[in-house]
Amino acid sequence: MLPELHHLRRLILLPRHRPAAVRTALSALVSVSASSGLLDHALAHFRSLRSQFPSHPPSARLYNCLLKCSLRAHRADLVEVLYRDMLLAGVPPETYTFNILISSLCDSDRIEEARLLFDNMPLKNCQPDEFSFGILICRYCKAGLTHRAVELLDEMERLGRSPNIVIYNTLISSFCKDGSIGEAEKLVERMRKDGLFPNVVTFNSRISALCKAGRVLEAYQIFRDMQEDKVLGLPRPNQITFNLMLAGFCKGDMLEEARALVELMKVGGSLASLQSYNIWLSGLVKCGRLLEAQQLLEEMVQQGIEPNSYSYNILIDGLCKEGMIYGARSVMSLMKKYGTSPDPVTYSSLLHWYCTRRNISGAIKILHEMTSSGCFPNSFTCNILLQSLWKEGRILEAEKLLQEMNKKGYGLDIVTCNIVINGLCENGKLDKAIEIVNGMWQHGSAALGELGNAFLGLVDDRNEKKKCSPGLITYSILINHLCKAGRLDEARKLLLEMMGKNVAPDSIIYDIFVRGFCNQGKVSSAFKVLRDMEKKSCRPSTRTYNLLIWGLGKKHQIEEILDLMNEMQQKGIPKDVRSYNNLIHALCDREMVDKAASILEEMLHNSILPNITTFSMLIRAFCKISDFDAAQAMFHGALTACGQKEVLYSLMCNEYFMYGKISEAKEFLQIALEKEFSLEHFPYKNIVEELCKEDMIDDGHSLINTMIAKRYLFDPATFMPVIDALGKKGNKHEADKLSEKMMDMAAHHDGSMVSFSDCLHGDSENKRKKQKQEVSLGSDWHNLLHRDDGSGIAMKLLKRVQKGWGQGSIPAPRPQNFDLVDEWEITN
DNA sequence: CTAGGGTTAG
Repeated sequence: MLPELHHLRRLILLPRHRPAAVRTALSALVSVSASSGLLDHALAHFRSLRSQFPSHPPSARLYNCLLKCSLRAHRADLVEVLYRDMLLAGVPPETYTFNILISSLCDSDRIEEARLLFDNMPLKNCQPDEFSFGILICRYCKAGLTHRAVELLDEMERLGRSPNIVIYNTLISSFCKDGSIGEAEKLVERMRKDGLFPNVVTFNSRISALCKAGRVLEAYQIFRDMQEDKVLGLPRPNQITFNLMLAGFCKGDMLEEARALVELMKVGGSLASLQSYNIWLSGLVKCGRLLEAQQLLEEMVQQGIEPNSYSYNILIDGLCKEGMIYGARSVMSLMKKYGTSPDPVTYSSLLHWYCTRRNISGAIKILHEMTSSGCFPNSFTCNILLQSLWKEGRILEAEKLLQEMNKKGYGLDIVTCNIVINGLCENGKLDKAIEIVNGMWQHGSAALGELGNAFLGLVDDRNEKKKCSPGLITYSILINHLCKAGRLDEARKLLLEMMGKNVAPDSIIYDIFVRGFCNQGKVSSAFKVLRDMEKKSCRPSTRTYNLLIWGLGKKHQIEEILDLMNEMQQKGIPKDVRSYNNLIHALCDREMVDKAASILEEMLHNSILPNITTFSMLIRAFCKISDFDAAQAMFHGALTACGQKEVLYSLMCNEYFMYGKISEAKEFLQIALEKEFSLEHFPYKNIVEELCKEDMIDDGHSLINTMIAKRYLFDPATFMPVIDALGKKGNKHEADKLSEKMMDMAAHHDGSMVSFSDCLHGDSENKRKKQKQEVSLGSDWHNLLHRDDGSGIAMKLLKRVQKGWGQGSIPAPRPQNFDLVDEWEITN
């Protein structure tokens, strides 16, 4: 009934009541409303109080209550007004009052003013207390000014005041958060000397830091020690400890450990909070268990734990990332049905799906949907759009969006800067990008103003926190593009520069150099980078080694590749499908096809499933040496392992066509037509032409008829050889009929290879298909599950198929470019 | 009454 309470004011103010009673009643209304967060009501009552009883100042307690409420509502303006009123009314502020003021100033990024206030607190009634110190130390930490927080701690000790455990924990967790585990440990020592014992919060900070650094097993060790309470009297793990450990296992892809922990939590009754469920939900999603995640969501509802927007968003984002937009949509409907409104996170996830697919109209639709449901783009949303616009080369619109973001006061943070810098690099403005990054050290995001927009007004030196400085990703972008442009010396200079600025390189940045050197054929330099990584204790990854294998392959150094792969084995660096693909590529390049095929066996032995690239290379290699039986066997193996993929059929079709095997090529084309694949990558035109040349006009003719019957829209030139041949044979009637169809086709043909039905039937057929998918989440999820189930079976079948491969090879060169190197997009 | 540890999107 609280919101209704304010109607009482009129009754209270009736003249027949005693003034003292009215004052008491009004004060009560103010305090009740304020502590319930009803700021507007509280203020209205407060105004009545002040105007009715101007000579009776309210208590400091009442002011405090209002101040706290204003602070909660992030109304720094009100905080200031109320404080002035307090002074005006002659009410002396208390320490608590100052503490609220300090918090409020920090909230509006006025940390220096907060410090000033702290330093000038009247020593009489309100000396700074442990909260004053604690609040300021906390805010310094949050602003990234840890050194100033520590200075304040030192000052406390100088003043002979002993810091409490919360203050120590604040600092310890802050050090843990930026990875300074050593500093954190020093503080634990210091707090022990002060007679304070680390409590569960201290331990949680440590576990959190270890998990974040990928040292999950060490974290688990501590967790286990905490569970055995007899030992050193360590604090017992609480719900947060369990959550941290669970998140750690999930982050480290230790799904089974996570699952065991969840069971433990269930038994012990710790799997009770929404947050715990959300962590487990995101863990399942991260490990690709989307079906299980869906089941968990249902379980939550059954257990009476209402999923919140986090829960739904975790699932929706996961589905989008897996490409399952219909599944995501369906969860969004579920979300609405259960009374949770989609928020900017929900829409941003969907938007991202459309943007990565370069589906601009879809993206715009989402934006409309978003705004019409009262949700507005935030800086995440804008960054997604910004990146998309740069990718599309719509630079002017990107700049406009940037201006708009600036106007709306969205923080142009380091992510925004990185998007713009990457955009510039990809649009041939590498030097401009370098210039901007240099400027960023001075002006932060305002350096983007050098794009031509007047952003220099953004310079704000008061906030050390807000100034965004170039980081690891920023340098990775520049170095990557410098290497791609062959400017390795400059790249190396930038590496030194970043290390000088205390930005530590990671293995990805070293990989960029490895790739750069390999690209230039300087494999020995690339190896120097590898050894340098080892020296700098920056563990080379599978990717690093894959790049080196690729580099060696380019130089036909097969022996060296084999040595390197042995080294991987010894150093415990797992080989993946790309490692083997690079080796197979090198072998095929050296015309060692049988050896290449035998690598397949080794892969299977090591439980590494070959992918389409693996099979494609081998198929091409076998075709090249005219071992078409082996190529066929490979093809069937590929279908088993990878599924009925269009690329596999088009590859066979193209290969057979290239080697003059027209009727085989035709058969593959026919299968493609039956399966209603896109014909985009099939040489259908050449096949028809060739069939006519070889006096198989009927075959060509029937192919065309099938294509028409299946409502394909294809290159009208395909008709010509058939029409010509029919004409020559005197079949004028058929020739005319085809000419007519050709004209019809030409009228619709725009160079793209879409199915005819898409055009003629206004998408209705497609829509029906899509709706079918949309009805059940099931179909998408089923596919995903099927993929998991499928791989094992595929492996077994493959093992059967592979027998009989690899015999006989005739050397032949193989000029083909495959995408053998890992993608080089710099992403987080 | 006010400061510390855990979940979602770029």
